[in-house]
Amino acid sequence: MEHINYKEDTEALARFAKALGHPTRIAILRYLENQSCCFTGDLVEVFPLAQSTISQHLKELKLAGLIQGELKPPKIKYCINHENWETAKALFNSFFEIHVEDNACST
Amino acid sequence: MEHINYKEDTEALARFAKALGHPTRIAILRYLENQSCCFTGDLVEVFPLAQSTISQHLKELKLAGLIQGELKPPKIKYCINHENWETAKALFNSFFEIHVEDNACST
DNA sequence: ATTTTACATCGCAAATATACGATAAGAATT
DNA sequence: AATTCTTATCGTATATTTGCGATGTAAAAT
Repeated sequence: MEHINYKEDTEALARFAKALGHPTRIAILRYLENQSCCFTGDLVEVFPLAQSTISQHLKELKLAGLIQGELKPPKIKYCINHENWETAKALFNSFFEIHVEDNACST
Repeated sequence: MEHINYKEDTEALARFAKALGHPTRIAILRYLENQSCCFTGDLVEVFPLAQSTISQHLKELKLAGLIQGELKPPKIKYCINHENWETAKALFNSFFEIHVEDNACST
């Protein structure tokens, strides 16, 4: 409830991870990946989920900054937000870079 | 509620991401990182959270396979599970590897 | 045998997430 | 102006998450 103040990097990484923490959202991003970049609401035909549910997942991905929507009336073209994508990538990369010098465990 | 059947990679990535989707858990892992490998329950002194709360976060990290506990009575030594860590790292790496050939958007 | 130490687990409350159908909203078409 | 198409949002139900204090547990120390 209260807010512990973590470093901004930590919070940012957790936010990205949270957005990626649902298989449907991973699948949506992979789909966007395959479509090279763009896409329309045919996600609804690809996934066995209600349109409102898909829309909600897209909203979360957008909120996390991983995708962006561009109005192409009457449709909306969703693309990966490459700037934030790179940010996320870098955060995960450096997070997973662990330098374990041997097994220096204090037994 | 029902289970859409995603590819195992997708589910695995989402599981890891979900476990990383809380700043406290990121911070715990970073702490483990800094301690080279091992650690005891002094997390409770580091974080302004109840012991039961810390224990719960550790449980989730353990469930996700990111850490492991070794009994060193009367304490428990937690370490990063390097095997699964590498698995997660590889999953995130390949996920973020996007090859966008130009901006081949179908406008 | 009792006490202490170090964690885990239980039970609870509040908040958040997930999914759906129904409805709203915006622009284009008729 | 009414209809259609595409997407967002609302309201709701259920499930999961997060946090806490209290209690349980297992081994070590007294």
